[in-house]
Amino acid sequence: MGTFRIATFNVNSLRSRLHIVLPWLSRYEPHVFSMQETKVVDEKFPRREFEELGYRVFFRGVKQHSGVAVAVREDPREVSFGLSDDGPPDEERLICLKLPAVTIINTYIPQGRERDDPQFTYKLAWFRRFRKFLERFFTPQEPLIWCGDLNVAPENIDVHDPKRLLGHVCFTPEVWEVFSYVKAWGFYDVFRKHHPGETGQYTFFDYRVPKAVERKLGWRVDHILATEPLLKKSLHCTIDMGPRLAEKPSDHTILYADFAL
DNA sequence: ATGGTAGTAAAACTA
Repeated sequence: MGTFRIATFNVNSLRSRLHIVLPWLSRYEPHVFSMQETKVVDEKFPRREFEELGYRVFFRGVKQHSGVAVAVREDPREVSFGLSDDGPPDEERLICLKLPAVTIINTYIPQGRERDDPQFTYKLAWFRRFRKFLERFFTPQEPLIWCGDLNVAPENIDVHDPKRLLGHVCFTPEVWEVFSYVKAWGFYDVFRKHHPGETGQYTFFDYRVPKAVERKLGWRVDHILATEPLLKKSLHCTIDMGPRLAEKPSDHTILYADFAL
């Protein structure tokens, strides 16, 4: 099918970010566009705007927070939401699209608040539940992409100040451990394949930090991971800073990758 | 050591 482009973007309210999302789709023409923190209930989702650009769009949202969506240029064979186990379904945190050539899993992983907060325990459990989800429904030999805001910066080079940030809920050994446990099922970091050891590459810059972008005070917490058969076919993986520098920016950037499929 | 900003939505809560 040629080049297959997939992008992921934590929009921090989709309706407030359409001025970034829609022109980006027109310019970059990704096959798949994954969104997190849409912050919109399904009845108010801006479906028409995506359809006018030639995308079908699938989404699940709740009031105020979270919410995931995927826009795609072809009809999926199947769409599902949530972790499908005995725990809270969290349909507004996981959307899975089976396309003819590849399956896309887009997640907004719980942030965790503080390490002594029950939400942090929930976050760690979420990763373990996600590995069970993988074991139950997929194999590492099939073409699978896991992308989204994973709320983990995996290595020292993925944050601007590893000493000071050590112990943050997105940068602490307990989270590295469960993230490694999920990756060990069969996922590889597509960005790191193309940028080994490269520093200063971030996808998130906190609004609350003054001049965070120009001072390079970022985190790499948004990811595109792929199973081995797809990793081999990846052509590049790139962070587009545009969305973080735009008028009314999101606090996240857009991460995108191309695959030769 | 705290607070800084932005979003939703109408006072806090989330990140």
